[in-house]
Amino acid sequence: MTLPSYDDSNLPTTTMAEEVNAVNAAIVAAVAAGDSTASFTTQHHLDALRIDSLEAIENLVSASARLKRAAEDDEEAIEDSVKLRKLQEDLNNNTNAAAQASGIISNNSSLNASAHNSPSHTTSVEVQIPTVASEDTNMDAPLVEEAAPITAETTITESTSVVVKDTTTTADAAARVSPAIHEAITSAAKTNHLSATFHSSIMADLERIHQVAKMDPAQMASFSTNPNNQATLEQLTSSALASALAQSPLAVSTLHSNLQQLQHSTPQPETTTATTTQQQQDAAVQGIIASIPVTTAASAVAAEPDAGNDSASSQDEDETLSGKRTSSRNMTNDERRQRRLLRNRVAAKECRKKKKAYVNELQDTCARLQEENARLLRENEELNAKITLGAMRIDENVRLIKEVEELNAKLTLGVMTVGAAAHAHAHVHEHEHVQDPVDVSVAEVSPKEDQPDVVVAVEETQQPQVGAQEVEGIATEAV
DNA sequence: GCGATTTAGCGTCAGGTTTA
DNA sequence: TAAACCTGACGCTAAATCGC
Repeated sequence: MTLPSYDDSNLPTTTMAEEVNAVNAAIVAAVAAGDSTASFTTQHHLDALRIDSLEAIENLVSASARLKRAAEDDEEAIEDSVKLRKLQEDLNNNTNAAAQASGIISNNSSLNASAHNSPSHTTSVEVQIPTVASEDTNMDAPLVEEAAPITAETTITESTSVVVKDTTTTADAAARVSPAIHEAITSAAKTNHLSATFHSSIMADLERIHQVAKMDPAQMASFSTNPNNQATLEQLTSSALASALAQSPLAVSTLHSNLQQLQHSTPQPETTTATTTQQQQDAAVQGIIASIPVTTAASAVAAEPDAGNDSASSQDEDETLSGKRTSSRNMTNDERRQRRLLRNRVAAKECRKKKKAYVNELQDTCARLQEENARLLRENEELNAKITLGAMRIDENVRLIKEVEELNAKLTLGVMTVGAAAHAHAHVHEHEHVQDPVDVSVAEVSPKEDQPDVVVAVEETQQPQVGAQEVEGIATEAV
């Protein structure tokens, strides 16, 4: 049986888009074949989207930066930014589909699929998905490695949407990736129309997860129990999914899977054993806070107001930071003072942060204006040069017109003089009975023949220097 | 290498402004 | 109107830089 397959191990220069398209085509071909088992092996770009290590994060940052540069070069990115934001919101409602599609594309691994025709014009594909069995919280260790395969049911409909049912987790977890979302983001990825705004949100999420990855296991545990941080991870999931979809519609499954593993690798507060784990984590957080100076500890609490909220002291701090005015009525003066100092520390930090951003903005504005000023100065110099050249041409034209008028005046005077001399000469010859009736010199300077030629020559050639010399010579000879 | 200087960040105070 | 907020000013500390 000839199987549709894809293997880019020998194509190091294949781009991500080409790789995605090739894998897409291979999967479609596998589905169309009906009963084939296709092999997909990717070696290059798709793996860059796995967030399972610091290196992978850096790769994703690099890829995102490339998209940012491409977006900055295209004004249409603004429209795509709005569209992608909406799609990002829609993705929040479809993340289960991507989550359950984990492992469809995995680096250095083969994907074996057996497809079957379905009476309802759908094709079911059994997929062996490599997954993560380890609960190790070491962020540097690969998450997808040496894992026991799990079985999932994948249904690919005629509209190319993917429905995945992970039989190892929840049977009702099947969800559908909207074809419109898939198509729109894929289209945006093909044209590299990702805006700087969208890029910024991705970068912010990546920075957060980067910080999480840098934490040690104890801090990681406390971090994951913070509701705010849980929300952060959710936001990361949505935007990172959008980013991944924009770059590689198929690799998003692996990305989301790894992100889930990142969350699941830490104790989950909503499980039955979460109470004990929560207490241990709170103790760890309190230990961390207690190990640092008082002022710094207060600052740390201010930075993460929800950390360690089981203790009474932290409740007070929470109230202190939450702006509850009624809580200060029962306080002593010293407590009020401590509360005020704490709040002022936080306010001062925010103020400095705001001021720094303002200064940076001013610097950017200054640099931009300087550049624009230099450009305008250059443009001004060019325009002044053009104006000067134009003025010079006007002066030259005036001078030429004046010179032509003078020449015409001289010529008129010369013709009149020659005419009078010829008339006198003819009169003398008539009285002295001269044999030759025609004087050659007079005939050569006849005004009927020479005057029009000279004037026309001056006017047509627009060469006043040459014309003036000719006219002056002729006039002199005539005189 | 070492002391002097610069820079960045922080905590605190004070005073004006905003809010409930 | 008290509490909260915002921000300039001051002093302190640690790290970076510079000059010898």
